[in-house]
Amino acid sequence: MIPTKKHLERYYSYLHTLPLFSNLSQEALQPLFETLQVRQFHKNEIVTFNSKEHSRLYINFDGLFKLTKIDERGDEIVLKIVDKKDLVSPMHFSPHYDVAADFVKNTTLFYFSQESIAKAMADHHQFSLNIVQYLADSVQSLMLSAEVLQLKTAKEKVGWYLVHSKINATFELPYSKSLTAAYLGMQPESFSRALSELKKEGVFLDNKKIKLDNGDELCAYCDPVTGADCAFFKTPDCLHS
Amino acid sequence: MIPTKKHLERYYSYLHTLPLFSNLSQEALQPLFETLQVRQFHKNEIVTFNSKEHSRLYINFDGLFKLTKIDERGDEIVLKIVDKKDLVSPMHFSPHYDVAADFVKNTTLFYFSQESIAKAMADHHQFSLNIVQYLADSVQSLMLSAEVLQLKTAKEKVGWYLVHSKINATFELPYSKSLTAAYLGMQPESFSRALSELKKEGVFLDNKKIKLDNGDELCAYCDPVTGADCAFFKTPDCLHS
DNA sequence: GTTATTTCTTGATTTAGATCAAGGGTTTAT
DNA sequence: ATAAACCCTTGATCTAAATCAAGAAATAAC
Repeated sequence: MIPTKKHLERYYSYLHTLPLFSNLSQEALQPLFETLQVRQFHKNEIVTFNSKEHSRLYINFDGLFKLTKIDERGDEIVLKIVDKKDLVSPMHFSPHYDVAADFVKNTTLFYFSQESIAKAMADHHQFSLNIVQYLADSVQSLMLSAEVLQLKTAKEKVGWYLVHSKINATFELPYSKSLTAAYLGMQPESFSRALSELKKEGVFLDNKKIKLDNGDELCAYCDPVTGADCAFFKTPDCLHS
Repeated sequence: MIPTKKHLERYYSYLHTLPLFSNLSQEALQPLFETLQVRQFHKNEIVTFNSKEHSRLYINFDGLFKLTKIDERGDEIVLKIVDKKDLVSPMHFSPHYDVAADFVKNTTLFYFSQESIAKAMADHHQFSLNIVQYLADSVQSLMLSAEVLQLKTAKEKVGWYLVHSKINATFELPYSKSLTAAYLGMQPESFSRALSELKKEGVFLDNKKIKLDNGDELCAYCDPVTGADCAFFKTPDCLHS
């Protein structure tokens, strides 16, 4: 799909707000932006991302999908939930690795070819640094997930996810319960039971809005990285201290 | 510890063999190498790697350790087993994230400060590319681990690990059974039971050496990335095809 | 506004792997 | 050579979460 000139203006200013392009001037980015491509995907569509056919860097402009792996039995793990402004870079996968992109909503992705990205990295050291930062964040987020998935009980996983969304966003569970459950490596039934356990502790969902009786009920489920963005962090009220 | 001149020569040629420094000339690397620092760690020592005090890039010159996270209950996950030539880069961690380095053997680590690395990246685009490659490999390896840990049964995990070491190395289980079990997120007892299941399928360990009755018994446990390095891959003998 | 479809909850049952416990091997230390 | 420490195995039991099953609630479709 070739975007119209009018759209392009809007797209460019949108791209400028992303961390991937931070500390780079409009002029520096122009040559890269001119290679921007756009593609739409439908809800429920499943696309295999591999480095052969998808040697690109994708940016989720609008919509929602999950990166998953499915085994022979049909069991699925959700590696990442890709929301607006999030990136996926199959160009960084090795030739034999692939993941499935499973579209939860109708989605519009921007993408740049590997060559465009490589050129921008060569031309602008800051862009290389931004790519490094993006990959480093991915590493850390995967390590945190591994920790949460392997060490925590069902209730702790849900509690953790709620602080996560409470702090990073707007006191709202951003996705459906079953998608969240899948991301946490558990069945929807277990998620539901964990929520009713948490209700006893004063935490409950009022139509996706997270409500707390007291205010600090979720602190016990927090992690230091998430907590660092929290107003309570390192005060006497915070259980981390 | 300040290395002697004689040692340095040996260290430099060792470093040159690492993928991190590939496609870079001796001269290009010299300024970076001159900032090399060396530190020894003892077996059973545990060090917290965080970006505050360890804003460095470590290279395992000799020895063995594991990167772990431990929770309040004392349960541990092994994020990575760091063998000779492997890298760890706490410099890429965010300020509130940390992992424990748990030394399995006496270990000698090389390291470069974040500033040295940053300077080398700025001076040599190829080095930035190598850093990107290292981080991309880390991402992929974490995604593969997530898949193995979440989707596979105990027997499948052990089978997978054996193909992994069979192909990448020398038909030998590289680490102790309990370390391997921990890496696979299971108890030593479960590892032991899984091995005896595999023995029924013609796979067994003869003092760490992997022995196969037929030769293809482990193919069922392989993954495409590992399989890509295998002689059977994509031949009629390979179950992936 | 009613029906249809999907999502969520609650209960009963099953199960894979953890835990507990004890004995056997193997390596390291003295 | 003997002891000590550690690692591994095997068996018995337990448990958290999965699975199975069936309504209830919420969303979407007509």
